[in-house]
Amino acid sequence: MPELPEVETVRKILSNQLTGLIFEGVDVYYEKIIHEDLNIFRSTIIGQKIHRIDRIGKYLIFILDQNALIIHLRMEGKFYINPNEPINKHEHVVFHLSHEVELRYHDTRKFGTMHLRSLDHYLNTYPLNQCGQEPFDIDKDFFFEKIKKKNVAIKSILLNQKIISGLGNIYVDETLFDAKIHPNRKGISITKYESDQLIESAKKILSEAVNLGGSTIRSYTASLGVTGLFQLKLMVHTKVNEPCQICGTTIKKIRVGGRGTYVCDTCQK
DNA sequence: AACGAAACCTGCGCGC
DNA sequence: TGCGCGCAGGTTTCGT
Repeated sequence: MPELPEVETVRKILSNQLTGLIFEGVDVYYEKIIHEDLNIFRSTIIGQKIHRIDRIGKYLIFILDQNALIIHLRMEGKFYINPNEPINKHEHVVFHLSHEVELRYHDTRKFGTMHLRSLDHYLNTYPLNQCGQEPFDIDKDFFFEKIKKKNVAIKSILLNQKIISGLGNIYVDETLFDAKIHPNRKGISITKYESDQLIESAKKILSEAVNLGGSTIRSYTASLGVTGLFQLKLMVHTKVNEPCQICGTTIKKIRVGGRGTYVCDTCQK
């Protein structure tokens, strides 16, 4: 999926285009995206206005009159507004909004999710109650207390959204490179200094990526004009067999926790 | 309790 | 050309 910077880019565009509009209809072509009873989902959102669109971690949150519509794009979820094309087989949910606006949810791999919660409870119920703090907000002592007990690769810990939210496979590689820490190091072996450095690096990498509109790699292209520029700044991710820009060592691709991982063995200890 | 692997899906690129 | 395999900005569920 898009990671925090891509979701934030999508959020800004949706917020500009959709704030104030009212849901008038919903067509669902693949029901498993909607984690609610379909009839209740439809009847609940119809008639409600979009007051605001928020983001927590990698979740988009449409704030309506009475409810929060909570959306996760997972690997390949995208939105299109008023496309000039007939519906295609990867478009699974179509929202009809006031002022003739059509919002289409496109998801090749069908992994995305939508939940509907009341405004009273949405932060305290699944899925948002599973979401850890973002690097910008997390308490460094709390983070260190969490990781120092874990006999798991630090990369896997950073990808665990219950512990810290927002990082995905691209930005975690970049964060670990920036912090000069090898992705295979166990949480147990990370010092407090290194733990603090990881948070600082994550904040730096994510905020720079947000400012550049995220990255556009592989399939995540051209939805809502999302063509981020951060891929130009990548130091290790996708750079297999290229020289490290800091030390010249050839960047390797390894596997950590089942995920493709790019690393400079000289810079990252 | 904690950790690794499989599962959920589809499409693309690569090697034979 | 065609087929099989591995892989993909993610997370949950299933075994051990």
